[in-house]
Amino acid sequence: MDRLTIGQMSKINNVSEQTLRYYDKIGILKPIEIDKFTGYRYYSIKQCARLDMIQYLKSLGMQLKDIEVQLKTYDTKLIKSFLEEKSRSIDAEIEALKHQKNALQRAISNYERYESSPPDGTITLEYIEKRWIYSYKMSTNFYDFGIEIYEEELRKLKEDMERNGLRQTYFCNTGNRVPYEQIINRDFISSDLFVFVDENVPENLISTIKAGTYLCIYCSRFEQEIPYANRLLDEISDRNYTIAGDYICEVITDLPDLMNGERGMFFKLQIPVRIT
Amino acid sequence: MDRLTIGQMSKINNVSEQTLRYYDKIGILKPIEIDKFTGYRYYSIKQCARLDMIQYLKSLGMQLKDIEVQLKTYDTKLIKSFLEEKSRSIDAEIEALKHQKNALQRAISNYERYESSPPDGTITLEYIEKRWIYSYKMSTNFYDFGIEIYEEELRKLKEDMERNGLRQTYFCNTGNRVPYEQIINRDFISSDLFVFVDENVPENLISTIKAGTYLCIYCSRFEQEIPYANRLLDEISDRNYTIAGDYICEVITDLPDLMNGERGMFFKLQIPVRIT
DNA sequence: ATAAAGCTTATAGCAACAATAAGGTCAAGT
DNA sequence: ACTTGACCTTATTGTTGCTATAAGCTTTAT
Repeated sequence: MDRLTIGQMSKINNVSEQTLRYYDKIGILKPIEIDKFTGYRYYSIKQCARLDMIQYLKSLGMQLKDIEVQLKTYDTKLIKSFLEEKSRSIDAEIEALKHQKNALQRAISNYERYESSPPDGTITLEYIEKRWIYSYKMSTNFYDFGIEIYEEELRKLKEDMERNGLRQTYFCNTGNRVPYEQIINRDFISSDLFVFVDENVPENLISTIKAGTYLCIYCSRFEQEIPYANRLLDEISDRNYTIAGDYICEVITDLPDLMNGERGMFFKLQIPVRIT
Repeated sequence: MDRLTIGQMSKINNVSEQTLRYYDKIGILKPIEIDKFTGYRYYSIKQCARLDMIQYLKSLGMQLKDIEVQLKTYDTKLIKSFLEEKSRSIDAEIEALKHQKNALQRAISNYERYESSPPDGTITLEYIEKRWIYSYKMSTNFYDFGIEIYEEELRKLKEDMERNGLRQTYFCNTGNRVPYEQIINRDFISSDLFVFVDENVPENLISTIKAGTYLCIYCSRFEQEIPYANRLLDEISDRNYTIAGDYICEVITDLPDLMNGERGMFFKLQIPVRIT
């Protein structure tokens, strides 16, 4: 029982034979004997100690090649610093995962919001809570041009976000604004492009949009934004409301919404109003 | 500006050219045009939308081939279930990382304990807190045999642990016991082999070792356990102490401690005593 | 005309194995 | 002695999402 075949060794240690062959190949655990004629590997039961150590260090997150170095040098200083470093990097990983989880939740709720949105053309009066945005000043007024310019400006926003370390995951919920001074004259001049964010973003990077009552219209095509926005303004006059702030065009994207390779968009156009 | 080269496309989207070529190759984002003669790829700026979606889904943890399916089918049911599943798996990952962090901390403290242990042969009187162990009844008394049998029993313990879902990471701090009834007669018959665990292990799997005052001796070689244990028993008589419970042989492993390919062991032999 | 920048394909590498194929060896039973 | 089935061997490919390199062609600017 002192000479174990690879199959026996694999069974008593709960590793696959492939793994043992792999360990042999990379030199991290070589059998005590290899039959010259048959090539059969034979292990000693004492080698389980080394395998234990490999598995132990592996379970602590060490890579095989680092384990090899470790088992060669027995440099305990090295391993301790590795462990401490690893402990820190795990904290970072946990943080990252929490962010990802957050992003997933936002994606799901965004999706549900899309699903439960009223049909194209619906006008609603809604109270909307305070929102946070990360905003980028536009260099060109895309209303004067087409979707290409809009895409270009989006690129710039995205790049800007990346520079400031903001996650891609916010990019599914964008919007743009036309300031109060312009919208009251039906002058469509977009001042900035933004993404809606949450409280995980550093305060100095974000600004807010005040809570309030908004008259909204839902719109499912890019080209129809302006006609729909005009309907919204007409409705405001008809109802004798007054405009109370900037016009907002919010994009609510269905997750994989691409039609003919283009961005498929669903908009919620919003104007804050005062009801007298 | 409607036809972008791969370099331009890569710059405005902050991805490498290689990545774009790779996406082309796997069919997830194909350029609108490829020059038949030069093979140059040309993209439309509208394709940024698709790239955004790829990056967005990727950032949510989706794999490229799943993204491809998604972008082909637009099956929103599928994506929602994916997101929910993913959200759960992230919880599991976070849990696993927390365990790993815990294991690292234990590894570090175990290492420090090893480093600060007194030299071989030292006898100490120590108060030791309550401890938790996961124990495995031995089928053979390894004291009658050698290290091979000990290794075999260790394999069984390990397998048993694995069956019960216990982490490898506890395996660096093992021990065995000789019951009170035997040790008072200097009968070395080991009843069980165990690993020291912490409070993260389900209660039904573990047992405890009572807190108490122990006379201990430190020992650095496997073959010397019994002579050293006898010295400990002699010392107990000399000091007029009485034995108050089971004899414990605890293994304190230095992390990468393997000498000549064998397990290098450092023992702390312990007998609980009553001082009259 | 020439150089620099930009593009192409093709190949290898990463990490830690798992899966497969095609074939040789061992132990037990008849 | 022979067969069967379990067990072993090497070699190759695949996994994931790219990055890096080499060798060579194209475009753009001077």
